[in-house]
Amino acid sequence: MEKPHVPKELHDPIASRLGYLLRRASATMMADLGEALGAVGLRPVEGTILILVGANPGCIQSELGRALGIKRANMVPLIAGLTAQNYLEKSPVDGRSFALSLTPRGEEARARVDGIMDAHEAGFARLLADVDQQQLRAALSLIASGRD
Amino acid sequence: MEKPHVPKELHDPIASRLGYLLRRASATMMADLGEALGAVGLRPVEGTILILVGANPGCIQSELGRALGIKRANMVPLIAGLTAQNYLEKSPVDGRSFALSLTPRGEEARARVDGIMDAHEAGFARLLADVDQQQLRAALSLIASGRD
DNA sequence: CCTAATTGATATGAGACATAGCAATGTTGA
DNA sequence: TCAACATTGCTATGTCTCATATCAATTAGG
Repeated sequence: MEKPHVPKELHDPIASRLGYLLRRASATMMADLGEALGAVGLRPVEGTILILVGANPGCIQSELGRALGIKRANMVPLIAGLTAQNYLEKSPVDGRSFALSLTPRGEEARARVDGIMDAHEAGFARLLADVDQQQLRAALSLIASGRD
Repeated sequence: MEKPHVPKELHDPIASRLGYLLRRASATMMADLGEALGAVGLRPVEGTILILVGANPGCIQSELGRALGIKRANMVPLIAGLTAQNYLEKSPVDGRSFALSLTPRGEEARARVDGIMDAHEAGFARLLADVDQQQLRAALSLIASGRD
């Protein structure tokens, strides 16, 4: 008797792994946010930077990088891009660093990004009606700070 | 009076965003796991594949991809690599697909990966002593399944 | 039987990361 | 003061994950 190979649902012993669940959940949310931010023509990182500069006018590139866990080298093209598109302004504070601030266009974009992120979060919050979100956020913060 | 630019701790209005927390938490755990798996010379995806094949001998490449959310095109080099290193065996079941199984070397590696992942998870579980892990996992599953 | 779907594969590009090194500048402590 | 040292922005480069488009062979279904 031949065994035709029927499409199988695999037994998945890693679906219960915390790291794996985090990875998948993060990917889903990031994809959703990325799609939503398409309306402003910005990627999640870029939106995040606008929000952070908006809340910290005069901050410098390396401070942003530290706050976001992005290496100096990788901040360069991000800030350059946002500046070239007239979202950000740089003014020298040092011989080596620049105070960053939002241009009017940048502030407008920041506001839209903030609204989009609110709606994005609300959509997922609806899914998590039965979950203690305060505890969830606390747990994620703990994990993010690492076990050292 | 001059304002010297002192290293600042930025006010961070996005540190409370669920998506952002997920992203950071996931990055931290993945980095930790990646480091731990360095001892076997495997990356997290590869370890995951070994575990999944171990639990589902005879499964095929595209089933693995579906279970892990990895596109067919991206499975190709992964499976090819693990096969080339003699972790996996392919035997034809079809004119087009192959049943995958662990070689003895693959089974040995799978066991080590499993142990490493246990220790890895235990390390973070210690951090989350005050957290309802069952609820945490449920929440992450919900998020991963998306809001559609 | 013929159309549609599936499988593995190739090629290719985007994006998030990492490291190493460099020149200019700032900070320090002996 | 001034010689180490650290920081900043930057370039170059490489890896890894993920995406799309396309293909040929094979299989499944109406």
